[in-house]
Amino acid sequence: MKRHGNQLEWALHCAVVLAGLDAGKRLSAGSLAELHGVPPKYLAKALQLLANAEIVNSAPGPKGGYCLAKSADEISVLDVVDAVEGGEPLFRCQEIRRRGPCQSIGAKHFAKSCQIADVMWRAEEAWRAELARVTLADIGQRVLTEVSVKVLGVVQDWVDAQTT
Amino acid sequence: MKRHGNQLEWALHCAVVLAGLDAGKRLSAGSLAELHGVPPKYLAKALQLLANAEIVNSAPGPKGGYCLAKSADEISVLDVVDAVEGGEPLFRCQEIRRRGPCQSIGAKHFAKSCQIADVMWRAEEAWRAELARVTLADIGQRVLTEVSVKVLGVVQDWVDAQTT
DNA sequence: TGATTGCAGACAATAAATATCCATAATAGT
DNA sequence: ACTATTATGGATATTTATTGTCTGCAATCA
Repeated sequence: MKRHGNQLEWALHCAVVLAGLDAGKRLSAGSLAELHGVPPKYLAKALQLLANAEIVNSAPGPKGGYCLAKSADEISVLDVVDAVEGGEPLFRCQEIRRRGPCQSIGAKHFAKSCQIADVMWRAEEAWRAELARVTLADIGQRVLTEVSVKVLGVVQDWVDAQTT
Repeated sequence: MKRHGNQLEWALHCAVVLAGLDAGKRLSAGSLAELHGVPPKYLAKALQLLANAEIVNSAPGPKGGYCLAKSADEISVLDVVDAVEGGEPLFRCQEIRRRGPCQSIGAKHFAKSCQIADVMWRAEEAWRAELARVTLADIGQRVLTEVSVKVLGVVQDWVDAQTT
């Protein structure tokens, strides 16, 4: 089974930060990396994935950087997950049911998908459905109500200093 | 994010095969490996995980091998997944929210878990709930009704030959 | 023009999954 | 008692995936 790598966590945090950014402002990959304490060049790779998926908009040059490509309530967590993880399934069926003594049996006898893969994929659909129902706007809302004003203030001030 | 690897698929298939085994019979790691066309020594590692989790019962010696440790309707797919994957979460929160400009802020300001991790973990719970609701008996039932009699017969004959 | 930034590809380092090997112990049959 | 079979656990090797860096290039702004 495949587990989520760090790039996904970073991308999600970046997306939420960008969702809270004032209209017209941008944050560079370097700033986002510093904010989260992660390697800048590598984070840039994750941000590129988000840009390719048209989740964020990028601009080169001084005053360049990233902002959301659409409204925060139009971007689900699943969108970000699929962008970073490439939309690959958690469980990959290798059809091992057809090997061994069964490998001489014609393919037509295996028309239906493997019952085990079915179960894993149904569970994966439930997972995706949960991720699809939550938007960046939802998370931003929760952050505003749940995070201490102290932390909120420090981050806001730091972001303001970055975007001048 | 982490994806499900081969050991899990192999373990699930082995568990379902063992669920369909006649009472009192066993299959060795070597037989199960041959049936699924996978490396015997490595499959043995996966079977050991199932044995340690008390999902299967093992016996050494000639006529030894594996059988289910309890009734097939008492073993969920989640049981097998957790046994093989060690119960580790798909998404691991590294608390990157506390880094950068926030690292000087006291831990008490971060009492609640990260909102992003919350979303990922809720989705993971939905995934686990789906896996928990399906038992090996359920899969065995579906296999009997969905798989062609041809395949069913070949496998049955092959297993009979192994268990003598 | 020079500084800043994103982009894409190549490359290197590290971690994880995959796979094998060995020594040991238990069991069944002879 | 002896042999063949099988599971166990640890050590180790191999392969693959992830993580991370570097370079050259294009776009933007002052």
